Amino acid sequence: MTVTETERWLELLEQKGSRITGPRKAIVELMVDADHALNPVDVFDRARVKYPKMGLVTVYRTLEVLSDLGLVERVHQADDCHMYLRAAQGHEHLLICSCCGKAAYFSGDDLGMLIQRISMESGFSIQGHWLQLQGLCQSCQPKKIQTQQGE
Amino acid sequence: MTVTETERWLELLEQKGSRITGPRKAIVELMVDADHALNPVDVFDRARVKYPKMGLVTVYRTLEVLSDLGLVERVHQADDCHMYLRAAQGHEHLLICSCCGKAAYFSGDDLGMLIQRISMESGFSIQGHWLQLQGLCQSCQPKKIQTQQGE
DNA sequence: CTATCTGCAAACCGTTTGCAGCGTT
DNA sequence: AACGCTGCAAACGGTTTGCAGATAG
Repeated sequence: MTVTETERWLELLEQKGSRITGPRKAIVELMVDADHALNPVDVFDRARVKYPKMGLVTVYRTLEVLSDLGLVERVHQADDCHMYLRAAQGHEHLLICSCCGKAAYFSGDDLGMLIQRISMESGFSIQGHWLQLQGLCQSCQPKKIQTQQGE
Repeated sequence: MTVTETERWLELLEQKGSRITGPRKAIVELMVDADHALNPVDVFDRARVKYPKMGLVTVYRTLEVLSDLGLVERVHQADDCHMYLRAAQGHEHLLICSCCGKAAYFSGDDLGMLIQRISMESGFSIQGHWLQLQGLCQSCQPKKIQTQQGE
């Protein structure tokens, strides 16, 4: 599954006329599998394990390419909006741990009626919506109970 | 209503032990009334009309104070997460124009069931949710139809 | 009168750009 | 062989900090 998904990303990259290089392969492999939102430096550190010559600039440039292809997207949190994650597919929404950034997508919201109502009341033409749940993942719950929600 | 709300903000500021100064009054007055998300420079430019000696640094510091008091909050958009707006009250959610930043709060979502389900399925303890609709406000719709969604 | 706030200038730091050399195709 | 990609170093720009003087209470 993961191997196939990596392949798919690399093929898309190729189709778009980009070259498949060592640094890009390393970044794609890690982003395909990431279950936490990662900032550019996180990506840099992880990618360097596989590809020691990696430069931070290449991380920025590769994330931009992947983002243009819709494979990766920026994750927004109250304090940090510079993290990246595999993009949502279709109607998925994000559930993210406010402590460690662990993330999972879910689906099943039904906002159709709400959106229609707000559209009528406001006169806006609605293009999209963002729904995101934030909480504490199972491994962060004990930590946070001990420390009363902060360090 | 607006005058009263301005008073309320200033009183809260005072209660917290802060001083009411010219620059702060100017910023509070403008943020209470703002119907568009504003970045620090926008705030600076608008506040300078009322208070010409205003410095940008004071804008940053005042927005932080207001944000700590929960009176103002950061607005997140795909491209720009550094805009501020009067904070949501209670269960309000944001509707924002992706073209001009015009913003309005609405209420009426019922996410309780969804949140409960996701909570069970994921094991996360859910602390909060973000729901935001993005679209084109009435005055931006004509512009964007002409230009096919962008320049 | 004192503590806080202000504006200026400088420091900071994450991100972007310019460029010469390298690697993919 | 040609063109895109890479890493380095330098530039950039928004935000934060240090500080001396101004000002609210």
